[in-house]
Amino acid sequence: MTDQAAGPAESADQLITELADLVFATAGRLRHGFNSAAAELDLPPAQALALVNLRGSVPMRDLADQLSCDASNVTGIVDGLERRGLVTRCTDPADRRVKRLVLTDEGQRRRDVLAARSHDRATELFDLPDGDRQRLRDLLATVAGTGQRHP
Amino acid sequence: MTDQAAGPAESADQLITELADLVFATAGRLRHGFNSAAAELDLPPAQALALVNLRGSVPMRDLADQLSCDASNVTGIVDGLERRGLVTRCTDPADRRVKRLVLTDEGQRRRDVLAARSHDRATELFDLPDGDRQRLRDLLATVAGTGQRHP
DNA sequence: AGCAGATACTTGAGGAACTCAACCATTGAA
DNA sequence: TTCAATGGTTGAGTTCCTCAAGTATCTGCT
Repeated sequence: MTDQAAGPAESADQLITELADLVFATAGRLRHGFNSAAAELDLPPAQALALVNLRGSVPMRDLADQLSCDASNVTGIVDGLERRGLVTRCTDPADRRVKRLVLTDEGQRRRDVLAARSHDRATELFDLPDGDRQRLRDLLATVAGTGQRHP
Repeated sequence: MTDQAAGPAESADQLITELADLVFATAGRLRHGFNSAAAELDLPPAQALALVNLRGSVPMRDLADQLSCDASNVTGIVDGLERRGLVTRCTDPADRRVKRLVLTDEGQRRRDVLAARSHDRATELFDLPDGDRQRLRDLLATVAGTGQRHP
């Protein structure tokens, strides 16, 4: 047998590294799926990621927070999206400092396709019995600190 | 329908997106831990990642495979590690095309510290009862395709 | 009112990481 | 020997990102 498969005789340390590796591997697959879906739509990864985070009208600052990156970075990414005609900047009349991002029709369409395709790939990936999926969700939720299961 | 918080009445589709988000969030935390551990050792993320993948003497090609990236990319990363005196290139006498990467003493030391610190942060993150940790491992293992659990 | 300080965004410089195409050296086999 | 395949490097080019500085606008305080 391969020495990492089914042995209950593993240290807690080893279990931790295994967990970390698995999370990275899973995230890697997910990202790969997302990126190739993005590539099919001729979108660089970061622009695609920004696109799926847009709904309604979003101030650039908020987008920067969601992507947890510098504001000036968002400027560049949005420049790209605007160049492609997927989004427009509208200055908020209530506070003329902020620019609200609004999807164009094409942007809307592209976002939906992107979301659908990457969702499909994710569905393939999480091919588990339904109970296991919820179980996995619950475990990850506590790890991610996004809140307990039973409120 | 904009609401997505805590209802147990969620569609399978929603469960999938939730899973994807959670995996990304968890991986993000892990990476953040790793990156800041790397920064403390004055290492850029990619170089740090390469470093922890080195043990004994590894051909550059193998490293490229482990990192699943282009060979020329590895050249640049190893250039950085060599500049810092953490690794040396040795031409393999058996096949003079291949260069084997060998850690220097300092490289060894730095790698161990890095591994230890990022492991610590991972341990903090995966703060679960022991049974849950194994359960999580098993679920992720099937998802990551690293082998079925019940043969 | 008016000024000080915060906030939203942009610009520019700079760097890290990555890919691709072209290239050299070496190997292994027809 | 000759030729295709392999390991590695180089150089061009892109994307993504950060930091420092600058502009415009808003808010709080006096």
